[in-house]
Amino acid sequence: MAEVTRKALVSALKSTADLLDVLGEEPFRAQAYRGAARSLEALDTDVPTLLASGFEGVPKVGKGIAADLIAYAGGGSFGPLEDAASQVPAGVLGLFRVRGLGPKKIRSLWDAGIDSLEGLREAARDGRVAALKGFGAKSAGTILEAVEFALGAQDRQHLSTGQAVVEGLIARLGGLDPRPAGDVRRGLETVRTARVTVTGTADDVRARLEQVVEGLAPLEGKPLLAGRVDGVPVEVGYAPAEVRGALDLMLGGSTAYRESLRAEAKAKGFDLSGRGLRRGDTLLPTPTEEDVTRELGLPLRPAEYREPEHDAVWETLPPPGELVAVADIQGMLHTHSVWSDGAATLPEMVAAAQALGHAYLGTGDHSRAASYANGLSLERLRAYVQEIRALQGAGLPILAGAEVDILADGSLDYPDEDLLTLDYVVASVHSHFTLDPARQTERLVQAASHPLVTILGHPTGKLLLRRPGYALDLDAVLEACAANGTVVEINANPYRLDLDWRDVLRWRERLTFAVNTDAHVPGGLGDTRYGVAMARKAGLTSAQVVNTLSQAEFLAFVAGQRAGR
DNA sequence: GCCGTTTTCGGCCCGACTGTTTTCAGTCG
Repeated sequence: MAEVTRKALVSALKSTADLLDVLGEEPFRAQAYRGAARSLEALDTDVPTLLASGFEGVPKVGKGIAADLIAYAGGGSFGPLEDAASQVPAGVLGLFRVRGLGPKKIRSLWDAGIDSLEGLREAARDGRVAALKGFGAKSAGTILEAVEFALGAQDRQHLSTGQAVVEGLIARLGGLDPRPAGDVRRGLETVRTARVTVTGTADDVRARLEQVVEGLAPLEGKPLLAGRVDGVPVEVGYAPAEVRGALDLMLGGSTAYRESLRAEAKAKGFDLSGRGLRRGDTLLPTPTEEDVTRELGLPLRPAEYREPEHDAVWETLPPPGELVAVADIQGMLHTHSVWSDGAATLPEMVAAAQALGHAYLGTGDHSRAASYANGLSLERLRAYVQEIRALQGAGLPILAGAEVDILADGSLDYPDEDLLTLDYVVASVHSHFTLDPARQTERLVQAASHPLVTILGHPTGKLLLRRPGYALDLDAVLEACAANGTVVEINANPYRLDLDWRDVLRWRERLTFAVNTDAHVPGGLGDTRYGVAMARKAGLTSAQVVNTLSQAEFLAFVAGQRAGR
């Protein structure tokens, strides 16, 4: 909002690095900005504290970058970015969102006059890309696919971004009973517009938000004010208390759900809109959503269940009060520490987990094949387990797990005798994303069927708004999990949220799940909420989520799982 | 631009894969 976010700082640094890379004259300076961005991203300190300390002690942020960041946070622009951007057409930066394109390729495209996503799509279609030096028919094809993906993603945000904007608005709408609406309220994994509803008038909203929402203006014919915060579209709906229910309902569903409700209302002789529920000229009092559906003679669908995928099943799913909640989560079973690519020590991660109310912390540092992530050699694995045993001896609630790479042939990155020194094993794919689908499926089926694999980590490898998952027969993999009692991860990192809740919904009766944050910093443990939101959309109760068990119960679960194989 | 130091300048992560090459450049995790 008014204060600059850490995300904005990181994004300015990254964009600077990208542009300097495209310009190609100062590769190490580009690397310096990228390093500063990563360092800032991995940090847990809040922005005001960082600014107050002048970024003292932040790795890779030296005097120069610190001074530029402070000027930026003070309301100015980020100097280095402005300089670089003045030398490059505005659309070129967007090309970095295309998978498979790096600075050199982007430079070639720019030199050929291709300087926007739309322009690249056209050039990939009409053969101009394939004809460029260094490109060919095959790369033109993959570029076209990746460009379509990037264009589809460009007007959506991660749930975490939408949530932050909504919370910022709510903090400023005090006295108007503000509530989350839209995609954020329903916990959709990506968000188009950050929506909030209030009890009040347009003037009430304007008075509170004029300073923080860019271009705040009424939306034609609707009880809404719209604008942007940090580039994210926002809408604030307002209504008098008597019709707040209709407003909440209209702003709280997917488009399809809203339209189906309006159609059903119309068929019964009502007119339903964000301005209220009418029968003829009479406005019916509907302070709550329940009041609206009661008048219409319809059941009220919980917000979690308002997507088209729920249409056929929602009435068979548990009511919201019975769904798994953040408070039910007892421990994470996939976290990272300084032993691999995490930022905090094991005791620091345990302390952070306890501060969040978790009963224990399950570790999950990378295995040796993940060399880019400082994965543990066999020797370091032994030292790692030794430290965890020592911490347990000192009374810390910690479990020894590892995130073990699934190699190209489906085998695991450690021999069985080493896996047996751990309390549990998370198996994940971090390489060979482009095997043909049959081999990829076989690879994951084999890993999911391994007698020592407890949990299959981020099963599809997708990154929301960045890349689709690897091509495979997901149902065959989940079938193998079901057959072997292998737990399936719902990765709670807001950039992943993998397994997709739609697949969890389809498989909810046959599988056990783990909501894991995959946290690389203490603050990452807070992502639990996003994973829980996905589990709730899939209708899961705590009985279906293995990390609602206590530490002892979970160990017993692992023993039972292994005995049953 | 940052860092570390044989203190004021030289080096900056790397192995594997892919597509376009014909021996390698570019990208990714």
